Parts: sequence; C-alpha cells; structure tokens
Amino acid sequence: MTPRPSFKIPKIPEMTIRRLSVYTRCLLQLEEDGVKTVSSEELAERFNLNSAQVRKDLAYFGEFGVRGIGYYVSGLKAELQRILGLDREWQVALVGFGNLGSALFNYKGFAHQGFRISVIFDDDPQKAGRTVDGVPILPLRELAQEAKGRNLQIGIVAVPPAAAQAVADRLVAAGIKAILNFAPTRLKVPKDVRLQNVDLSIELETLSFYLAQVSR
Amino acid sequence: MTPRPSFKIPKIPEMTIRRLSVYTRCLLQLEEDGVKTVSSEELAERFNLNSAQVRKDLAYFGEFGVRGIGYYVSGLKAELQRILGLDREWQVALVGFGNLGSALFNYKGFAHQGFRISVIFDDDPQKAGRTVDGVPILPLRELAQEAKGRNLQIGIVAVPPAAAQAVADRLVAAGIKAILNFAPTRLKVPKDVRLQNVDLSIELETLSFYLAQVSR
DNA sequence: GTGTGATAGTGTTCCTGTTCACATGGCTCC
DNA sequence: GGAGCCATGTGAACAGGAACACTATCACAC
Repeated sequence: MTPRPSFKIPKIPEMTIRRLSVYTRCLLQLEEDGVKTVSSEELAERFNLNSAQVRKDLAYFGEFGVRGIGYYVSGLKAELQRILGLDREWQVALVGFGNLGSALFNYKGFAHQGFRISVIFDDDPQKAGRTVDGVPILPLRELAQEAKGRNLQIGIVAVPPAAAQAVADRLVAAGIKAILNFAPTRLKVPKDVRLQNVDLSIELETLSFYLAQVSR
Repeated sequence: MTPRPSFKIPKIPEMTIRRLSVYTRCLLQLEEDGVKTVSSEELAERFNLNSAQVRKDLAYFGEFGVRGIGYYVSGLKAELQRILGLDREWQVALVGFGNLGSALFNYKGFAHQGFRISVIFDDDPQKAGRTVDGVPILPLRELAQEAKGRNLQIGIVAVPPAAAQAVADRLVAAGIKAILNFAPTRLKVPKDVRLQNVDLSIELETLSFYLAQVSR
C-alpha cells in the first residue's frame, strides 16, 4: 500500500521494525539482569513468537549471532539501537497541550530513549507563552521558524480531529518528515513523510467487537 | 498467531475490524453532512484504500449495499455500530491514574461511543478513596468485587510496566474478557481474553527508524 | 415493461509475511 | 587438532490478506 522510498536496505516489513523495538526493550532488561547471551528461541518465547522469525528479523540487518551460542546481549542491543536510530537524540515538537498532549509530555518513558520534546505548540492564549519544565509553549504560527532553529525532526499531533489536518500540513511545510498522529483522522501527507497513527477508538472498538461476538 | 475462539462468523481478518471502525466514523460524518448514499469507491478514496477491499470488508457481515446505488449511509452506520457493539454501553475499569490514566479519563472521545469508565483503580493512598467527576478511585484489592457489582467488561491498563502483568492477572481473575494495555510490556493472558496493546515507544521508534534510514 | 448504466458481491490471482527444515559454521572439549 | 554439538542463517513451502476482474442485480429512464 505505502510505496516505500528506496532505502539502502531493500525491503524491511513494517512488522519487523516493530518487533525490533520490542527486542531492544527486552535486551535492555536482560543486560540489566546481567545476562550475557540469548538465543533466538529464548527471545521468541518471551513474546510467543517463532524463533525463525526472530532470526529472520535480525538477519535483515546483518549477522549478529554466533552459531552454537546465540546473540551477545549488549552487542545486539547496541546494534538494534543504532538501527532504530536510538543512538542519537531526536528533537520532537508536541502540537496540542490538552489532556492527551500534557499526558504525553509528562510521560517520562520517551526521554530516556532519546526522544526530547523540545517545544510545544498550542494556540490557546491561556497556554501559549508559558513554559513547562523549561519547555516553551508557543503559538502554532511560530512552527516554521522554530523547526529550523531547533532542528525539529518529529511532530506529535495531539489536537482535536478537526484541526489535525491543518496541523499536519504545517508540520510538513516546516520540513518535518515524521509525524505521530493521535487524532482520530486519516491524515494526508506527502509520500516522503512518515506517518504513524495511534487511534484509541479503533483499539477500544476492536475490543468491543469481540465482546459483542461472544455475547451474541 | 492468535488462535481465535470459534465465533459464529467464520474468519474475520483483524484488519477488517479496524477498518470497520474507521468506516463507522466516516459514516457518522457523512450522515451529519446530510449525505444519503455512498459508494465503496467514494468510501475507499477517503482512506486511500481499494474499493474492492471496502466491499469485501462489508460483505463479511451481510449484503448492506444496493447495486447501482451504493450504501445507504444511516443504514450502514447502524449496521456497523451494531456489529462493533457500539449500540450498547460498555462498563470500563481504568487501572492506574497517573499521567496517562488521567489523560485517558479526561479524554471525552470515549464516552460518546458507549465506553463508560465507571470506576478507577489506583493503590496510591493519595488517590484511592477520592472521586473524580463522580467516578470513584478505589484500591486494586476491590477489583474483583466491583467487577461483579458494576458488570465491568473492559479493563484499561495504564500502570508502569513492572506492575502491568500483576494488574492484568487480577483483571482476568475478576472475569474481565477484554484488556487495553498501555504499558510497554507483552502481557500474558488466557486465550479467551482479548488483549489489545497500545505501545507508544514502538510508534516513536518506528518513526526514528525511518528517519535514521533516510539520514544515513 | 424493457433497456441501460452503475455499482455491489465474489472467485481467482497475486503478493507479502510467517513457518519449516536443513545446511552452515563457530565454540568447546578431549 | 579434530570431532561433536548447538544455534544461527536461509532457501523453500505455506498461509493469509489485498487487488483484480468478472458477474449479478438493482434503480431509473423512456
């Protein structure tokens, strides 16, 4: 569906990337626990996956394993972090500082993986101009300028659905190439902009569907 | 991967369900705009999908369309709402009232689709015992009892990863069959419990991966 | 009442991702 | 230094979802 731009690496399934992220988290834990090596089998059963899948996922990016041994935890962790771009700091712009926006901002899980919300945009005059934890809240019109100055690379859309497309358009115009959208709308963005949607309604309604099935 | 319990309806792809949810939202909008009928083609291009896919998705559940015309907006909307179980009210338990938990609670998008957070659980003594917007915050130990009394059907897990599995176990023990998990952990639940994960780190790291690719 | 046009429903094909199974190759122990 | 072990890496089979193309059917015009 999404025609992928031509990367060095030929054709990585989306699902592989998502699993890479999961593996990384697991390896972080294993390293903390002092585990030195881990086999694809062990890794697989933690997420009830197939061990072949784990190996194939990793093999897309190189030969990280040692036959007869498995994978060295810290080595693999470092590789995956590099592949996922977690070895650097990304400057993130958060647009919308309502309930969801402020929760995302206060959620400390991001920072420690290199995602830094360095500026917030919100047109509400009650909010714009203030500062939270040293991060300025600015009106949306300053986005283009700030994007350059702060080298913003990721935009998080946490505004009401009606405003989401307009916000996305401005993020794109400001040269941002990666958007995480929380608004329950399908945004239209150019092909070279990577869009990731998180739609809470869909998740809940999927649950609701299954409940409705069993109770029918 | 997920061995599905045997429903009346034989084999609905997960992706179909998710799209159903999207169609429903679109139909709601169309109805508001006074549109009477819509073709699979029109519906498809709003989400850049294939029209055949739209038709197939809908045909899983019956023949809702009229050849030569399309689908009647309000009729189809009602059908989809019924299929998704949105024609009734679900009682939802929110576990964890930290940043994310309270944002979810305050997010008004849920209620209007029939998802009612009727009780919150949090063991923090600062919170337990209080009431927000008429909804009680209770210690986790009261879960089992409340689940029965309030007929809770959906549990939302918004606690730190370390506590998530324990919470899930208690939700399962309390007879809850549908869990929406926001903790960045893979939870283990029995096969008859439907688990839906929302993992913000994965989404961000997917973006990060693509950014890292293009900038290499 | 009949013809025409438009669009739903569906069998088939295609393609992508998952699983299987085996051969490859490094490590260890004798 | 050689033999055996054991887990990786990978080509091939398999499965499931998406796209295509065709057929059936309905509404409306004449």
